[in-house]
Amino acid sequence: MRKTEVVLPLSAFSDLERTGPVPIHHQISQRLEKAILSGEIPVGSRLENEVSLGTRLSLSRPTIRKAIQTLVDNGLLVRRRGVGTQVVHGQLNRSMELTSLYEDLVRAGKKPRTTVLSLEIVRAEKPVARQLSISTGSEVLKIERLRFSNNTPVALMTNYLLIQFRKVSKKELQNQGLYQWLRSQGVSVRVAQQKIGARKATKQEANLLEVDNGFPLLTMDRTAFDDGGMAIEYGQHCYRPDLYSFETILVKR
Amino acid sequence: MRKTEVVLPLSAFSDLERTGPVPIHHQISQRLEKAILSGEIPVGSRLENEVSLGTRLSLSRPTIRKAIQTLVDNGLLVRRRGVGTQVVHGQLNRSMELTSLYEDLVRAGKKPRTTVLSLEIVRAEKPVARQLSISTGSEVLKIERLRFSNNTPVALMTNYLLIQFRKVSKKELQNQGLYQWLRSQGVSVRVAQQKIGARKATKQEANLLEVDNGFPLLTMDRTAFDDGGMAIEYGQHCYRPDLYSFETILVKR
DNA sequence: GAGTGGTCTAGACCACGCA
DNA sequence: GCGTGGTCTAGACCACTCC
Repeated sequence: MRKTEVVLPLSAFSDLERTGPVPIHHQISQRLEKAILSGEIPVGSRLENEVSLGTRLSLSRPTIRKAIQTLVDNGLLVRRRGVGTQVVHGQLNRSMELTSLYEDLVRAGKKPRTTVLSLEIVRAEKPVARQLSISTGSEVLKIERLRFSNNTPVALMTNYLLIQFRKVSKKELQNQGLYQWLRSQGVSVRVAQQKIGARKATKQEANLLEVDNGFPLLTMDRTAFDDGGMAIEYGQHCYRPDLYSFETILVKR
Repeated sequence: MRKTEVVLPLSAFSDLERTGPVPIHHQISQRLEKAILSGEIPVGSRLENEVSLGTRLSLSRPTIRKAIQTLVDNGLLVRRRGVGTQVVHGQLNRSMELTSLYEDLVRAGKKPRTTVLSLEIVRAEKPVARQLSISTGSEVLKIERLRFSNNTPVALMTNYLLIQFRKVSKKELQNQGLYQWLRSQGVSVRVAQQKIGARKATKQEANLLEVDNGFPLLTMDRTAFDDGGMAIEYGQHCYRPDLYSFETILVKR
């Protein structure tokens, strides 16, 4: 039995801006995503083929292709040569992307709150120095924060920043995520390397996170690089596994 | 100070097959990746621009672009408009991709060994049924395996497969990864959804993994979907965090 | 054989960063 | 102003799947 093909009405694309600053392929993929998430193109159904959609919208095939490819990369669609494009998921989960916990919580409708435990300039120990590609003993900014979601502690975060960012204040760190602040300083993080593991909570960690001593913690270490490939920040985070986990959609290339 | 531009000699691309089954963009990106991993194009240096490389190789710009884009997606390169393309990493880490632990271990030069603890047909409990999109109480194949790396237990894996895969044997599961076997059956997993967390080991888990009772475990639950978007397999895995962790490179789109 | 996505060409104009 | 990547066009041929 052949899967049903769903052809979106042209009205779904009525307000495309062909000369604006937003790329057309992005506008297309947004509209397709909306139609998938809303169920207008149900899970399991086939999408109109590239050429036909391009003709209907008076757009070239590569433009349509790029729009569809974005959704394939996000795990919503699967394409098969000779068969067509099908919807495989009706909902998205983006939490493994390059975002911060703060933004994750806001998106999930939670009320994040941050307490800055300490903010000081220290000399980098060997592991920190290696992650940031600086000499051992160089000055770095060390930040310790405790993050709450709806007044329950979720994560304990230790971050090391290059000394050039020493001007950050406790207040700024309490009202936004670290990456948000970096962006406001004109630094855009494009690539990061991260490692997810688990270990027992130390006594101090257990106290701060309000769990028993020896409770298992989910850990994430991350080194962030800026546009120029320079290491900007190294963070060691621990999360309460009963309150937080990492979810992702994996797509085979 | 302007970053150094490294222009690869044409000899690096001498053996391109323009008519073979391997896409040209893939051949190009492989050769660029090799040059980066070997240090021929060092971290921090700039890559030759797209147009120039295309002219030198007598290839169109979109082809070159696609080759470079692959490496950007893998976190090796960063592109900036008006500036150029730079190398940000000299080594790759792919372990968060859609591969199995078995293949990970083989790639890392370890000697994986698998013991099949049980292989039986059971009726799906509610959570399993929901993950596989089948009715509660339907028959599914339940597999419990213990995986060793160099004779040390690393992971305890429980997997549920659709009943149509009941013909798998213990022997087959001992000599290859589950995904490898599925592929040999003509099933290609294209999309998966996974969740990484942590919890305490139960007494039984602790015994099998040779750790203390209550030891923290790293957990990963994964649902895999085939080409057609059908749920094929649901797995609940736990790993010894002292022996295994998940490493990834994240790239901002 | 018909229809689909995968690849490739040979151009074009634009936005942006830098000198 | 110049060089870079970002986008877009209008075609073409091929490989694969299904009927």
